[in-house]
Amino acid sequence: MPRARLSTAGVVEVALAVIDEQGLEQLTLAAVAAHAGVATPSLYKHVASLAQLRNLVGVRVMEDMAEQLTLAVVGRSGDDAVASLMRASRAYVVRHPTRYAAMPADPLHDPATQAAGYKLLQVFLGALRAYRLDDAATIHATRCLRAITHGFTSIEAAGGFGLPEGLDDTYEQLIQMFIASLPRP
Amino acid sequence: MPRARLSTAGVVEVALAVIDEQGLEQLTLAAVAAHAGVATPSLYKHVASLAQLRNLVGVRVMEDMAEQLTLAVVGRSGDDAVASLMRASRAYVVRHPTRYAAMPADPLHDPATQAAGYKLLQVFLGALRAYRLDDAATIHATRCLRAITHGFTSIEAAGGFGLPEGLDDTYEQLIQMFIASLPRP
DNA sequence: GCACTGCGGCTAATGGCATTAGCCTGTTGG
DNA sequence: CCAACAGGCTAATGCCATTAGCCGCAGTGC
Repeated sequence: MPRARLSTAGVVEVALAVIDEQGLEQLTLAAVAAHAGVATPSLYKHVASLAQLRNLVGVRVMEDMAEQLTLAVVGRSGDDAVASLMRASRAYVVRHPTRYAAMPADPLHDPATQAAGYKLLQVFLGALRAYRLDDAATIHATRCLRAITHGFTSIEAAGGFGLPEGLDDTYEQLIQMFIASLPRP
Repeated sequence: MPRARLSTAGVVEVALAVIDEQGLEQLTLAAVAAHAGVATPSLYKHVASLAQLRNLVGVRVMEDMAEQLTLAVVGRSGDDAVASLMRASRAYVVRHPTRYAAMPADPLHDPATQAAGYKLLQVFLGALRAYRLDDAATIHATRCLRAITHGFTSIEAAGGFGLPEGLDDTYEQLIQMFIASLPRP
């Protein structure tokens, strides 16, 4: 292989650095190129467009998150798994607030992000397995879990809660609220 | 007053039309100007910048939503008020998905959006009044209510739930889940 | 060792958008 | 009637994405 200072994966990596340092709205080909020490048009040798780079970043983040969340639920089941999944989700978002915002809102509707979206979905389904819910109940419970987790973490990451005091308690309350709504496993 | 085809409020109105028709990401001064039948720089006679227009639109939407939600809870209290507020919130987001996305994430941190943010907050606090929670519990409950409502509606508005089937049931489940977590009023 | 090929970088050019500067006109208060 | 100004316009700048086309170097086949 010829000397490649950059690759598609490398560009995505630099994009993540830009997002971490300057926020999602600053994810621009110009910024990525500057960060990589390269001229803007050179990036087109590795990515097709800014839109595609955004997709790649989104996939990368979803895979990252799926991996982290898997670690959090492995070896656990029932209430323990659910609580651990929810705490790990929040921890990820707190650690990488701007990356979380880079995830596509509807990954399942775009072939490019579908696979990563399902990976993430599987983790949620896995955490609920011990409750032995039927198909419909599983769908409802997964949606509730996603809604609660996404709702709290996205507001928190955006600084949408007025004061940061007691946020841990609030989240624990949400966790208990959700667990209480599930049948005993 | 001289003949004003446009005014600040008028520009905001046109901006809402653009958002409704083309989505939030298409809210551009060029698009607003075209929609208003005016040259782009002319808009600067009414708004200071695109950023300010976004703020004004956000305020307008928050006030709109606060009004709608107030109508939904007026004359109700306790579980009835909470359920009605949650249903009305979802109805608003379903009716105006792109407007909802135009709301600032942290209105309380910007003087320009603070007042409207508090208006909205008051509606949520009002719905919880009958439970006579102490200060800390009120904060937790309000946050939970916001998180659940925002989480579900934002995912739904973005098309983030794979299939639309049974979404009503899922949401009713969330409403019951939240109500069950509150003390009997 | 050497010409060949293609990867991966570059510069130049185009077009969209925000923003600023400065001009022009019709309305209006005096 | 006149002066002032609100409110519109054109021209110009600068940033960004994207495209076209050029160029050098690494490794391949000889």
